[in-house]
Amino acid sequence: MGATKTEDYNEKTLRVAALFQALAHPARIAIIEQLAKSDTCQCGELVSELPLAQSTVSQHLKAMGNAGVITGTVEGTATCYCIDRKSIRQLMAFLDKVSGQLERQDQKCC
Amino acid sequence: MGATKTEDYNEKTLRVAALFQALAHPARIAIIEQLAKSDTCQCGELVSELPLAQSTVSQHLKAMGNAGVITGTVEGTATCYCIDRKSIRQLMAFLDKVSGQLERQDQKCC
DNA sequence: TTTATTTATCGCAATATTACGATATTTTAA
DNA sequence: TTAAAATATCGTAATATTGCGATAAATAAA
Repeated sequence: MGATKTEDYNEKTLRVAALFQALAHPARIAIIEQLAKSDTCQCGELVSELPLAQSTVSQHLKAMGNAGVITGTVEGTATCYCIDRKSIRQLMAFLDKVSGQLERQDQKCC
Repeated sequence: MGATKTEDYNEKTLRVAALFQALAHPARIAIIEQLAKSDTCQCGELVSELPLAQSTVSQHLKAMGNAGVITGTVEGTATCYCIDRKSIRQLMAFLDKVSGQLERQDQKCC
């Protein structure tokens, strides 16, 4: 088949999976690192930092925006992108919960 | 083309992306939630919790294992899976770093 | 208004992912 | 040894993702 089954998972699970998916590519990690590093929002500079064509970068940015990982603001002829902090918090909350549960487990195996 | 370019990213970026990719599916999030919730390692129970065929679940587990997100131990005729805590820590470290950098930014936009 | 600059979108090709059923493999139990 | 139970692997089909060049769209500058 090839299409992910989505109808049998709860909202939160789907949301977390979508966030992970939006970051599941080295170019997107590199984009996040750039956006986090620089004090001002990055626009065209992102393209020059990546080994990809402009259209490909634009595509990645769109996917990340759709998932709510970044936000884009048109600034004249440029578009400025920033990280959406809420999405980072949501991912951290998920991992924190998992981590806490793991600490409370008494190691029966592994 | 379709194949991700990997040769132009540094090791850490590739590693983080691979970890995110290993979790970029609702079934895998559900698997992690199960493994975190239960005190003992889960084996066949995982299949019954998911709306997928046994072979499909096995495939997901293999992918997660290859990325180092879980570890599997053969236990007689069953296989027991646990979360690899190191991978969770690595993801948290990445997000923590991003989060810290964001807090230190003076909001020029967004 | 025309031109340059920047980003987005379209169309396409190549590859990867997702999913399933069938079957192989492994270990335990009879 | 044979049968069962549990997982893994294989083969295959459908869909998604990745990437590029070409081109459209939008704004700024001349």
